[in-house]
Amino acid sequence: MLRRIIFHIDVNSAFLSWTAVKRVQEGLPDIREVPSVVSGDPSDRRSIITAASIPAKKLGIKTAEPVSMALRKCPSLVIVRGDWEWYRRCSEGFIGICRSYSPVLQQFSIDECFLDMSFRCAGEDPVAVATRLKDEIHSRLGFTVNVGIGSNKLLAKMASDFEKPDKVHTLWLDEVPLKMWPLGVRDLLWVGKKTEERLVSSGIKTIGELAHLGMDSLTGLVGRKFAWQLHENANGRDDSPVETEVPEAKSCSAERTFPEDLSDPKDIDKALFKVACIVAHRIRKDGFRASTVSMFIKYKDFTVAQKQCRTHQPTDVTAVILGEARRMLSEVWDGATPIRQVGIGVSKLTHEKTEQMSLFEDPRMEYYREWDRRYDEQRSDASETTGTRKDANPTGPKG
DNA sequence: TCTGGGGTCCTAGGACCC
DNA sequence: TCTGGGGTCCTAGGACCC
Repeated sequence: MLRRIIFHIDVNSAFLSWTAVKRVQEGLPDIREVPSVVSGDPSDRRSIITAASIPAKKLGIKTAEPVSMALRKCPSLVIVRGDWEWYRRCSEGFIGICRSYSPVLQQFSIDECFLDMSFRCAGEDPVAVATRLKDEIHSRLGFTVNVGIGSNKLLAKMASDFEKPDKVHTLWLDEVPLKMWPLGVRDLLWVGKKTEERLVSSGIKTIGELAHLGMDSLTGLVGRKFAWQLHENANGRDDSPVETEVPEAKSCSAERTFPEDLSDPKDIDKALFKVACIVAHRIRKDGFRASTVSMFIKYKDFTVAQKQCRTHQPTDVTAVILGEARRMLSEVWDGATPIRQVGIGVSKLTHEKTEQMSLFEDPRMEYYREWDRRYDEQRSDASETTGTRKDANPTGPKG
């Protein structure tokens, strides 16, 4: 019986490190050594921090906080824009090196992966192998990673989150009481803000306390299914395999947040049109058709109104998706309340090619399909270096 | 201080069928 | 005439991840 050995490799402040590597290559100062962040458009008052350097984090600057807020904490903060095409290339290089250590690799996001090292590490010290992997990535690609080692994915992932950067940590099952139980519940995977609030208000502050909580009490707090998972994970148990297959996308969406809240229906419709084009283009590119369309708007106070509907048949036609979205918008919006964000999503995706040509099909459909063909041509001409929103998504299909 | 963009999974309630 | 219970599909909403 092979001892199960899983690595979790996590790029330290990925987008910031990757930007730094590029700038160093161009002879610019290393932004990893000063308070710096990667963000969206810095002139947009609504953009947020995508990644922060360690000196920035020491000043209290956190990922996902507004740039304006970070600037108040550090007026001399260096702000750089993301370069998604470059990130994609860095990710490929990083994944490639990891794969050379074991073919049983699961890419978890653009900057994280799991490796099943049970076979590769048999008879060898896992820490030595992990250190070699980490150093090889650093010397060949110029950025650092953390490697977490454990007997399952959960423990490996928890371990890679220990002290950073450029470190290897183990978290074997027998180390759980010492290394994991003293941590706050929020540090456990799947415990977010809401679950933390619920647990802490019941006196459960640490992962150890969670591990020893009776299932009945936990079920009362978070529901049966989630309670079971939390209980297992708090005790260091996780039997999920390292999935080498890239799962098919189940949904696709695009949204746009306005620099200022908008209330003119013409402006809203313009944005709706743009996001419909993006979503429809993406599913066509991947050969999908969608049977469900959803539309959502977000108001100033962040409340969301959304609607979804089934289409008559699976579709990838922009005009059909837009038509459904427009109809649903008119059902949820009064046409006057200012809107912060609009978005469109599609789901129930299939690769079905056989589209039934209804006798009653809208005669304009052929025109719409031609329009889409031209749109797709243009998008592919525009080359991916401009960075589509898909590239901006670290967890999107195919990373 | 004022909050992006893109995903996954789960739950609850209603409609409908047998 | 009045009644049960189970299964499935759909929509809405919430929580989590990076």
